[in-house]
Amino acid sequence: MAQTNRRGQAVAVPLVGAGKGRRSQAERTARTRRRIVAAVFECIAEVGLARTTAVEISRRAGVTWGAVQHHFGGKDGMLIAAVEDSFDHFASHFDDLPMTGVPLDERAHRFVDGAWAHFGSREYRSAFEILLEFVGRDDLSDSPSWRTEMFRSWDRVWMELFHDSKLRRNEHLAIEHYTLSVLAGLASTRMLEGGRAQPRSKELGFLKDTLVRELGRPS
Amino acid sequence: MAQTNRRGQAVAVPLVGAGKGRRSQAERTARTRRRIVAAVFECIAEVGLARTTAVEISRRAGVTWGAVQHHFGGKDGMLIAAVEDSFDHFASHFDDLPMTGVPLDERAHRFVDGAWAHFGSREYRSAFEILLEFVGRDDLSDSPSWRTEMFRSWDRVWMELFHDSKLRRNEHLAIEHYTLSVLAGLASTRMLEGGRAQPRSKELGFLKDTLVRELGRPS
DNA sequence: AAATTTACATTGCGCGCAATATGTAAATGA
DNA sequence: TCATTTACATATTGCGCGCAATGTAAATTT
Repeated sequence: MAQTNRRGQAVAVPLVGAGKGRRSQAERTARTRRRIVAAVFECIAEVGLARTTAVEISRRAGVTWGAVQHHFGGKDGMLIAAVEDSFDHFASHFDDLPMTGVPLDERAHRFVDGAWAHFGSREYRSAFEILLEFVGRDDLSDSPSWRTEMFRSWDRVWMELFHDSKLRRNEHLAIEHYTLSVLAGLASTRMLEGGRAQPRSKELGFLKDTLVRELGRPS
Repeated sequence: MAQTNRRGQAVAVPLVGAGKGRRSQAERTARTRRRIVAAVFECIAEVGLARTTAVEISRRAGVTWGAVQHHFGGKDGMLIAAVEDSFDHFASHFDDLPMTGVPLDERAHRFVDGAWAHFGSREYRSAFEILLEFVGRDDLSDSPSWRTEMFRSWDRVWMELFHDSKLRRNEHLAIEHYTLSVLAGLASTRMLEGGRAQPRSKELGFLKDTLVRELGRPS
């Protein structure tokens, strides 16, 4: 009845298609939760977190606010669920890519492209805005912090690809953090462009160059 | 009575110190406006834009909301003033640096360091959050867009330093945009770290390498 | 020195927001 | 099949927010 996500937490799972007839509780739950989370991503990407209000979510998800309360407890719970979902969204870009035996520069290329597919998405944009608002909150447990969790989810993929690096620990961490920061930066300038977003292929090229050079360094 | 800022707009100017006695109107105006804008930066950096409320600003600035209304018309006007002030804040890091006759790599180093002094600041953090909220607004004129203005203020400094580049126009623009995006990215990951922010010297080093290499390219 | 304008402080108001409480039909379990 | 739980919808409330209106003591102008 329940599967686990990438972090071992229980998540609801849809049992069958989206037919109109009789539905199981698990189906209904999974479907509505997905619709709500999708509405969060859509809404934040379009109008920002500040205007992501209860009625707006209800409209876009096609449910009432009562449904959100039932499944997530309230607005905060809903946003947290969206953040966690965005973590899975990132990892999903690397699920089907076999990376064993692939040369370093090719791995670097694939990582940057795959990661950009995430950082350029509504999912990351939403997670970023949500986490940014959460850091300024004094209520709310946040232990360990969500940004730690986010970095973990990045680091899992990263390590799977580049664990064979000869760099010293802190240098390895620096280039990793640099790479992720660059992607986050390209995403952040993109956010400010509103609708018409420019392509980023040249910039991603610069990043790939640095990545290949630094990872291939003999320390 | 009035000077102009870097963009040719009239701004109030303090006439004399912050003594307690008799004050001119221009003094009072300049002082209060500065206090309010400073409160905006402080508040957003500490608790985020969402919790940057009228009463919070009043508290931190030591004035009432009526003062804000008088000087900026309302909340939006206040935030816009803060954004414009942040543009000047960026340029101020390069005012006293003579760059004529300085070799390219040294100029690159100075630009990255000076720019990071801005991107890592509360001022940029605040401007970013404000602009991010403004892109999702349908009211509000925004012509030409504030992000265009922001890029202009960056570009002015950039061009002053690197106008002698041999790169083609679009390649030059790409490396410029990359540089600014990296700085914005380092800033954005820093925002999520809350209080305890890590140093970024290694990452800035990677950026400097790329910058020197690409600008020195014979096209 | 009188008139006017400026630079605020004070008060009150309306609105949108999220939470609470409650109702109900469908699904599940005994 | 009947009791119970689940998955929502609906109605109501309270609260914090920014704004508008007004008051007032300074500073400036005449």
